[in-house]
Amino acid sequence: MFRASGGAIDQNGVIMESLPLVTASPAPVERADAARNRLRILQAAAELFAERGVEHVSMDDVASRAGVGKGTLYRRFGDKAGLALALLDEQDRVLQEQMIRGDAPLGPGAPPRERLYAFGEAYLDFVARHGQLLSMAADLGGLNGSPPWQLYRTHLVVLLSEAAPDADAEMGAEFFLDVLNPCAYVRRIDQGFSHDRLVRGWRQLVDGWLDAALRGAPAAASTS
Amino acid sequence: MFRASGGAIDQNGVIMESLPLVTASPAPVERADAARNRLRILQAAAELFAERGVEHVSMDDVASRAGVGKGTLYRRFGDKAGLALALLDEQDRVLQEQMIRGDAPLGPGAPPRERLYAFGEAYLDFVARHGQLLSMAADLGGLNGSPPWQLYRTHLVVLLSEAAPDADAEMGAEFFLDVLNPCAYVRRIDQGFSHDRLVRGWRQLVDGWLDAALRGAPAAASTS
DNA sequence: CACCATAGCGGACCCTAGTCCGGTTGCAAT
DNA sequence: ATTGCAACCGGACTAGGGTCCGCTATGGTG
Repeated sequence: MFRASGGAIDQNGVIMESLPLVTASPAPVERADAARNRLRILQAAAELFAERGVEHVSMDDVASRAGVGKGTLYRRFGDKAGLALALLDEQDRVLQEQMIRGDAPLGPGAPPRERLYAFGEAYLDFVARHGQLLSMAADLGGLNGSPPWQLYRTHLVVLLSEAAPDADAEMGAEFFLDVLNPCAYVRRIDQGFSHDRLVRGWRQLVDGWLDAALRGAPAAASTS
Repeated sequence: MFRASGGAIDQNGVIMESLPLVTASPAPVERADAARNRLRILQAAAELFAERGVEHVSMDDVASRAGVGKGTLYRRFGDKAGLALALLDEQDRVLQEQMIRGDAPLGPGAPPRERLYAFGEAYLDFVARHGQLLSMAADLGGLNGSPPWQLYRTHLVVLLSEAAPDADAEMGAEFFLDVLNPCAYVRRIDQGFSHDRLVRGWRQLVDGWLDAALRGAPAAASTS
């Protein structure tokens, strides 16, 4: 289920190895006991979350099932959100890979508008599959600003800039990520919105924003 | 600073009196001691929040400053978010009043698009003034679904339906409220976005969504 | 192989949100 | 005024997230 990530490892075990990594720091090799414990923790957490649902698992539970002290847990993962994000790391990488090097329209090659559609759909699927974990991380304030989140944000900024060079792409990305927020997704599903309806909403949002940007932005941007 | 609300009182002291109120329940008059304590609590909370900032005030602090047990606090306000919302109650009513009966373009009389612009600006101003309280309430999960929030949501649904009868107004309202979320506002301000920039973003979002809805919706709606 | 510096460990501890329940107080009807 | 009852009060208690710091195991070094 979980494999030790092969490359360089940062605090939370996220990303890193995909970058050139020419850092000056002398490759902080992970000690053997640390690695063992990390695996045990991830395993324990995955089991417990699967058994009782994310809501009903405390950090103490995870620590004791992993046979590890609480301090260890927090040393390796920072906080509960960090643990959740670490559990999603693999899946996150898959999505990132598809975005960056995968096939069009999610990957490069398609026009920006198509890639935006595809990104939203892929992300909403991702949220649909991992809603519990993601919305817990978001609730705890650990999602926004996390490395994967920053990558998604950058991706959106790039696509929006391509599609509408004169628009405020950063703000567009912010708004779009608000709308894709896992908590909001879960809330809406509970409220009776269908996944498809949310996807349609996303496409319409993208369409609207892009058209408004293409039409209105040149004038607005020149005045700012 | 705080006045006792004159009319009927619901659990959190929110809204109510603006409705016709033909309820069958025999007007649950508030007991004198209860009213006294409620005022003392609100006063104490307002003082403490002003002194140290919302983040650094615990419910125990509020209770002890108010000279009241913790149980009383929770009985009257439900939870910390409820307390925050109660503190904003007056301000909330003002905004609601302006939306419903105030001058155009925020109030009735202006075309829906203008009212949407105005609503966003008014709400963002509101958030700018009460960001701490609001984002705490939002963090705690007590904002979405609260009576004021529902009213704002309904307002948006109505305006969106008027402006684009065939579009998915409910979803639009959901998305728009995500974007106006106080936590997001505060985060962006901290990140260097100016208030004006956010307002411009809002207008562009509204423009885009409405145009996309007017253009694309009739076809899309007939197929759904 | 013996030693040492240090990353890593673990569980006692703190803080705060939220619950519970026995005692108290206000209100209305007699 | 008295009494019954319900709402109300308050503070002890629980639970869970997160911190701290003395101890230990690890892996490099002489």
